[in-house]
Amino acid sequence: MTDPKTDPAPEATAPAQTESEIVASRRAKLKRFREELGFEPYGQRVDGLLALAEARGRFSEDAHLAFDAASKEAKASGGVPADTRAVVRVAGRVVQHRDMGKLVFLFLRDATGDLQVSISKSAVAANEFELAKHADYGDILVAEGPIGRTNKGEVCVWATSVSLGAKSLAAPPEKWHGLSDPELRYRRRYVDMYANPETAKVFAMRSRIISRIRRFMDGRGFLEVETPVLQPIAGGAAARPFTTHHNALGMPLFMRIAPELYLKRCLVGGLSKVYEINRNFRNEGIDRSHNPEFTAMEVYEAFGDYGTMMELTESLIHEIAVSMIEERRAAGLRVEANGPEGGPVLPWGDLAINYAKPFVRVRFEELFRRGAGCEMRDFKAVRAKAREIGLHHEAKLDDWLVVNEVFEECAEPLIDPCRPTFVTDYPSAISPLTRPNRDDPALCGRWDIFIGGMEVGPAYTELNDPDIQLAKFTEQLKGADDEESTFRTLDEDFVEALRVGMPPAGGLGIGIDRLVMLMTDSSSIRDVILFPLLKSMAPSGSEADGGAEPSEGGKRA
RNA sequence: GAUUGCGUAGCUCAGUCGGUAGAGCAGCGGCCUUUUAAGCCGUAGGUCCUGGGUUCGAAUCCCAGCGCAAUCACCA
Repeated sequence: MTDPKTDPAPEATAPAQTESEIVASRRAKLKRFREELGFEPYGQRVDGLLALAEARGRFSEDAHLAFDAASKEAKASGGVPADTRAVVRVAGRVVQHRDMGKLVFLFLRDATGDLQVSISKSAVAANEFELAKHADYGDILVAEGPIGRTNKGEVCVWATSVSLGAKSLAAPPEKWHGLSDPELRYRRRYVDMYANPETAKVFAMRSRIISRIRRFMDGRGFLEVETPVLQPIAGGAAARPFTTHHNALGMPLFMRIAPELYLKRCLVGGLSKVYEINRNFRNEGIDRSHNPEFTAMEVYEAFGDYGTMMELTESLIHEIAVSMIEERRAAGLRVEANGPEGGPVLPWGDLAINYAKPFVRVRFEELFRRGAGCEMRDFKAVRAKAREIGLHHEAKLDDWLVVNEVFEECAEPLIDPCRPTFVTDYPSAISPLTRPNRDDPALCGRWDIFIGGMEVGPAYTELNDPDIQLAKFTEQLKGADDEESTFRTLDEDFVEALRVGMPPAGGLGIGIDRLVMLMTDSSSIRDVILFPLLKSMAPSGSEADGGAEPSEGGKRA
């Protein structure tokens, strides 16, 4: 359906039966702007532009009133009024257009906001007035003039010149409701971003959150590094990878599911404090908190442990949350600066999440006891509980996997979604990359942080014993089913790196998209990812059964 | 992958019991020098998601498919 618009139509303005009449009339207008009015519809560099919010900031009540008075006097005496109003040059997309005859009001919009431009026939050249009169919703205009006010009090640029930055050929969205169909908003994000200013605000906030994270990490002496996205072995997490292929090398490759094993190699090499803000790719289902590609931050600190990472995470998230007080006020989102215990309260959907320090800490074992009503090491009781809650495949699972399932079912719901919570000291058996505790090897140095019912990230006291690591990898591979074994391979080079010697370390992973969801009150991960993955639209003319699938796929039963 | 809901003009949405396809905005042609979703007069615009079926007759009922959303499953 968008095909006609994306086609690079030749300037011949072909009949284009499929093109809507709105597009056709805009094309005709483009021709007129160019040929009759002398404007180049795809314009030129413009220097000295002010952002619309900045231009609005130049408005002076005193200058406006003085000019107003001087104008009246000048009208009486026939002189020229003194004008001390600031002159601004601005550009933006037309989002409102009101033609009053010899006076045109229009609103321009940029990422900083909207600003009215008023164009009087008497104040601009004839071709410029025609341009303003016939400008379409979506066109990008440049205007210059003193900044003042209208009789109704609207701050505006009283244009002395108008020109065209770009002609929009596409049919615009509804000017009052904007784009509200979620599918259209995701597929045509470039429209969503200008039609719904909240969307652009969320992504501006996302950008600043990530900047702040970098500043925080850099300030603590961490080095940002970049490790491979294309990996011969996809390791570091339990997830299905995307597969790809290098032609010249004739080599199968995987898109990374985690940077972990490479970042640890950095520790081996002597970079003692590293982080990477990384895109990961996981070939799994899609829902409100999962996109096939997502952004995480992984952090490793030599001679730290999971406690080091807990302090870092708590400080980081608290600092970001505090910075959101102003951000959210500016964006018109709900926020409470001083909630209970002094923490900023950032509502997320129905939840009022309080980021006061310290965050809640609870041991896995304790939470398990409260949720399941039995000791997690009493496997008979745990299995009984598993059957009670309807875990049918319980008999096929190892003891600790049953513990994990019962925990997720019975204990995780006890976590207060309105308080960031560290669940600490997970069982070793379900944490293959984590060092078992000295005094209690059944447990290990791992925590997960939960906020708003979402798992935002784990941290570990990293395993650096090559022999134990090799044993754990090997055991994990034994459990792999047919499908898994096609992509799960033992990363021998990583084990070799551990043999060279990796310092003890704390490691951390934080889901950046989820953090941004919480900070910006977004209910879906798709609202914080600019261009989320959607299924391709079927080509409009194609037959439903087709049959001509790509040769490898298409076994559809 | 499963279940449920939705899909009508460029956009936002009505459409009753199965009986000629509707509105607002946007568009086009007019009028208007202070508008705030401007207003007034006139006008044009449809693969009712796609394909089958039932019926004298389908946007409406049935089946299949496609897309989106929510919930669940897998994962972070």
